[in-house]
Amino acid sequence: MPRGVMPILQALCLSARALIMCKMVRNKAFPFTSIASIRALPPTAPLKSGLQNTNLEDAHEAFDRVPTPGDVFSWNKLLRDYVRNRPLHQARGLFDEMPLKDVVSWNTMLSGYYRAKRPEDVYGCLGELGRCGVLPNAYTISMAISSFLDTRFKILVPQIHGRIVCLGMVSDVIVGSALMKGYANVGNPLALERVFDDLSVKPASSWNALVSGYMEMGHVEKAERIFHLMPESQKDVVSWTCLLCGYVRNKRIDEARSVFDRMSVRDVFSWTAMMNGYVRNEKHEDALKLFVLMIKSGSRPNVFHYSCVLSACAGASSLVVGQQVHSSIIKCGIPESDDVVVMTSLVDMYANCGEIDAAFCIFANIQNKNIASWNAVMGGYAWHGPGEKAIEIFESMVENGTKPDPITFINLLSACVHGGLVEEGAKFFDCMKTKYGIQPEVEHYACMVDLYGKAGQLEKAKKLIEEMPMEPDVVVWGAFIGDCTMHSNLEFGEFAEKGIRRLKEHHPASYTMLLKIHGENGSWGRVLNLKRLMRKWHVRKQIAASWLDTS
DNA sequence: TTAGGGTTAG
Repeated sequence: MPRGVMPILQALCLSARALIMCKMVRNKAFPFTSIASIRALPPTAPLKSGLQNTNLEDAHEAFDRVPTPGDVFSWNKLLRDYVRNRPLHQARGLFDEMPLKDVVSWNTMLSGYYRAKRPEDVYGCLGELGRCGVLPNAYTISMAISSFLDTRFKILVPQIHGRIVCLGMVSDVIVGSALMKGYANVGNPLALERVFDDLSVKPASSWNALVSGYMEMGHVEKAERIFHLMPESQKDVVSWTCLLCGYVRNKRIDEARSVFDRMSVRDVFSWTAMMNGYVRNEKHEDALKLFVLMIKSGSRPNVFHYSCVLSACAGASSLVVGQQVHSSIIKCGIPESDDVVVMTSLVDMYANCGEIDAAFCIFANIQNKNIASWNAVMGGYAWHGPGEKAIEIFESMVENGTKPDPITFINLLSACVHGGLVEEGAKFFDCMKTKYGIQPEVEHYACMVDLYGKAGQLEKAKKLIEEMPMEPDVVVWGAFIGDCTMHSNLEFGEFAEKGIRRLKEHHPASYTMLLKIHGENGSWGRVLNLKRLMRKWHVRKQIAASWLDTS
């Protein structure tokens, strides 16, 4: 831990109440301390389907004045309140029953699907809108493109662009920014610049979208040139933060810090972006130092800062600082029980620091658990055991009505690996496809290879590698060679060696294990050959390290 | 009345 961080945090954070709360967590003095108690809780999300609670009478009860059938303005306001405050199927029920709809009504419904991250429904809604003869406006286009980013619908970006041309909206600033994001997302720099050129007015937001777009595509130097071309009078704190985030995204953390230091004005966004940059680049101590600097500068931390700094504590396995931050959260009166992200960060921090019981206590007290919260505690049990408990948590999650995602299965399979639960792991690997429709990614295959390999079923692990629908990566081969080494199996080790040599990434651990397996079998010629290759590829054996303090 | 250039968790 860097000098200076601890005393400042202590001075800032410690209070009797906060310490008592921390002790309560560690001593499991919270009301829910068992999986059974979690099971007794009502589901976090309503599981009702259909529109049984949604009709106009219900809507009328909730508001003083019933809109007249022709008052579309009031109907839209009612719909907005439904979208923001009620389950989405109820909003949809109201939308379907509205006597009159205009483009704002459609956009409000679309915004609900957009916020709920339901691109399929946005897509469906767009089709309906078109069939009803409603002309989309800039907000419609903006929400449609934003919903499709990072999804399989992003291939529609050029088609939406075509529609924008036909609608005569190419010079619209809102449309242009959305379209630039879309083209950056599909990796088309020529189209990105074309959209920018088509804008009749170029406010700071458009310049920023261009800089961010190039950064997203990894064209850092081009983004820098555009930033310098941007009129100085238009550059604001957002522009600088865009540049900073771009460097972070491209793992150029020193340049990000240089931008941060040159900023004449910093706001909560820029502080968070810089802290997050350090966390993403595994410079956890720097993130903690920056957190302290921010507090010294007079800024009050918010939930974004706390979740960031907790990630830093988790990454550095700094339990004591994590507890100090937890105390600070309690002392500062952040409504942590309402903030699922901060609560989940706390779960992750305690789990990463080995305090799995404390992690479970925090988890159990999250009122609005989401998939990330479940995954955080499941991941804790996956690493710290017992593996069976991770499976119990999974079963509770499913009973609770929360749908698993790919990360859930990485945690579950990891739990099976560490617990030696081969049959259970194979069952989960199968049901993630058949029951939950989640296609296994390379990380899932790596877990399965390790599961079979650790259990000595190297033939099965080899077969799985051969059947993978994608190229095995360094993690898959690393797991396999590790298991071959564990079982001193030269035959499968040679199979792994061929795979490792084909990789573009030469990880030192893989080579260390290859050396070990050949050394154990007395193949000294192979050992020398490997050492020559390591020199050629500048692969150096990793320096051994330990968390144990032997001083 | 719709969203909106930049920030958080697994």
